[in-house]
Amino acid sequence: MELDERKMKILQAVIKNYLETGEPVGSRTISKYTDLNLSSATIRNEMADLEEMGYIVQPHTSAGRIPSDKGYRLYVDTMMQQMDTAMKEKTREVEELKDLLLEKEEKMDQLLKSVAKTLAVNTNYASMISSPSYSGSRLKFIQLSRVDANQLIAVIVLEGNILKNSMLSVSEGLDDETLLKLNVLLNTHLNGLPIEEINLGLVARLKQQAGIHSDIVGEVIDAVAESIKADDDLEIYTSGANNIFKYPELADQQKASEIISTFEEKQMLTTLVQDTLSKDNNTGIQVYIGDETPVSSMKDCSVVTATYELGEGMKGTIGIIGPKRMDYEKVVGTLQTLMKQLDALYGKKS
Amino acid sequence: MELDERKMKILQAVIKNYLETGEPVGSRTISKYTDLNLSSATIRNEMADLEEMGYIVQPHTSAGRIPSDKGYRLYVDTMMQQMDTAMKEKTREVEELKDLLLEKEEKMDQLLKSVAKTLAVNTNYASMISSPSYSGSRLKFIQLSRVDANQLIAVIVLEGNILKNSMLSVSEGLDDETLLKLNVLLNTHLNGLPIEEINLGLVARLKQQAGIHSDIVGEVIDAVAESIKADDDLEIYTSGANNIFKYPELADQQKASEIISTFEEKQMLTTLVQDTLSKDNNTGIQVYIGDETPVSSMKDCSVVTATYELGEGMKGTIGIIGPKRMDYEKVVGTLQTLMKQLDALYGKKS
DNA sequence: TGTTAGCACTCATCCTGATAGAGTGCTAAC
DNA sequence: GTTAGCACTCTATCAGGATGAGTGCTAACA
Repeated sequence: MELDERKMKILQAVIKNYLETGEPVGSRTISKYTDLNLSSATIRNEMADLEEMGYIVQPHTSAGRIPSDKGYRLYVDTMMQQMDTAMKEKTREVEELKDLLLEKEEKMDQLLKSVAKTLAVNTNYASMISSPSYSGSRLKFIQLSRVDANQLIAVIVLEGNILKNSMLSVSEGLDDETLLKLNVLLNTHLNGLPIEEINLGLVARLKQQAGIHSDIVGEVIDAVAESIKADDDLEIYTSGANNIFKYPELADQQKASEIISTFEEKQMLTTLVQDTLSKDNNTGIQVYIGDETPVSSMKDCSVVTATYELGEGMKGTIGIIGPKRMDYEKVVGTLQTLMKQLDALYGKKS
Repeated sequence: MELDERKMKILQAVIKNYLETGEPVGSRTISKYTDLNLSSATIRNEMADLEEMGYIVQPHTSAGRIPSDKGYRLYVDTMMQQMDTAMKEKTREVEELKDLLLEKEEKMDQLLKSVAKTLAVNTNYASMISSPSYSGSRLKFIQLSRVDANQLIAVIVLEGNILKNSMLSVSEGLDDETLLKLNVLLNTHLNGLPIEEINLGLVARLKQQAGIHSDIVGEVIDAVAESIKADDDLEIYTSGANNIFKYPELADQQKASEIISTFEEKQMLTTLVQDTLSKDNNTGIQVYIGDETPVSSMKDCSVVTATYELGEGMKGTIGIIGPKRMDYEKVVGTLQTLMKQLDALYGKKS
């Protein structure tokens, strides 16, 4: 069967109406849309076809139709195309985001939290945002200091002034001279290197150069390398989880409980981040509808994610989670604007 | 009217039964309790009295009784007394907590997260835990290093190896010598001091001693003092928020939504932490029933909090949030055991 | 051949009234 | 002081009926 223009128009009308009301939409409702002057009977025939093609479904025999995942997918795809070509400038609604970002808050986590919150409040959906991953970022500065007889701290600064530090326990004391030597060694060899290039081979070479005290020094170098690599500190901030209660189709105990605990655990959300980063398409925006999402507990939701980039290689993910009947247009628009502003502020080279 | 022993027994029976079932309990149910051989009619009379005294209430005319907040309060108070005297050794149930703690995980936040989670899973209630506040903790080590021409980082180590660091932007470059001098100055004057003693007077004295470069040096000292004081990093970890769905009286949308968002925001929970710390009684355990809680969104819940102490002055708060009909005995017992184990591990002086 | 009007049919929702059952309060008897 | 008994109240539950939204099908129409 052919999906001709008229069927397309009817499908659009069904979806649009359903997005607004959340109720199954019937043939009479559609026939009252002015721009296609057709009786409800004709619409009914077309709708039967659309159902056969899998774009809409009937919750029960005598109810109207609601869009299926396939229907949403078609709708979103065409919408994204239109937005691509006409690249809307819907900046107004997210003005406050701009203000927020302009403050350039010193604390990254504060900033991310407020972005998440603003998004949640603005859209009335749940939101999440991951801290940027440092992969690709370069080492800028490293310093070991002694705290105790047997304890050192390593302070590591990455490009973009990301601070990491960690406590190292060493089995044997180090004298000042060795410590100084180690600092020089580490800085001369590691500075400017992207962190993923700090691998076993390099560490081995370093150890060799360190000379005499190779056992204790090796221990320290290992620990430093370890703490540089440790990327388990992918923080995820969430906000507005309780917004899901605004949508009856998600608000029943079973579903709400699942979604809430996914939000609280955060563990599961990392798969979403990873998936988004791996699939980075040209627009940077990704829409998951229902079962398409990699997080199974969100199979009744739609998720819109975007990749942001601060400086070079520091990528993170923003996500909006809502019901399948979310206002895709607004959400995608909001995210696009946000991306643009982040880029403007943190100067992405492009 | 007198609250004699029989009334007391009946009240206990009502509460115990209600804790188990969550349903209003009637006179016949109580009369079947073996140890007081009374007919339902007698119980009814007594229950009428108890209602008049405010310990129990009737949801509607022909329903059984449920405990009022006042009733719960009496119950909890007598329970706490008994536990105090007989100090139960219910260690078994929390064995895994012990294992968990014994690993002495290097990362504080990881530890706190897993404690919260274990508590939530064990009790089937929601749990929260605050990171210890450093007030009273002493400064152990401080170091300034130059990263850029105009940027320094300050690494601050507190007793208990708490690390803090912050980026300082200075308007004017500092030469190595000045930096070294500053480091020496800061360490000699600040080490060993409890952080709340680092006040304006002390800072002024430091600045004076710093001599010539007093403007730029003063700037640095101010920034360092600021970042030491900054105690806005009271982290709160939560777990098991979705457990509230297990209790019908909390699971309706209105209430669930409120509680969930309180958990997500975390802001509100700090009042709970503060209140607990301020009211520290001798047992260290605090029970808030219904309206007694300082967090208004939890007026339909009960909250049990405990203060833990790692080393000296590093106090934090653990909280269990559940329905009013929570199993107080188990919760209090679990918290007590946990406290004991934390004390044993982190050697509280007492 | 595509479109429309009409009609019978289905199904969820809402309201109603009846019933059962849990539990109480009161009274009178023990 | 305790208990048995009874009338009463109130909720929860269920069935039945009405309602209305919406469909699919058929026959007529352009």
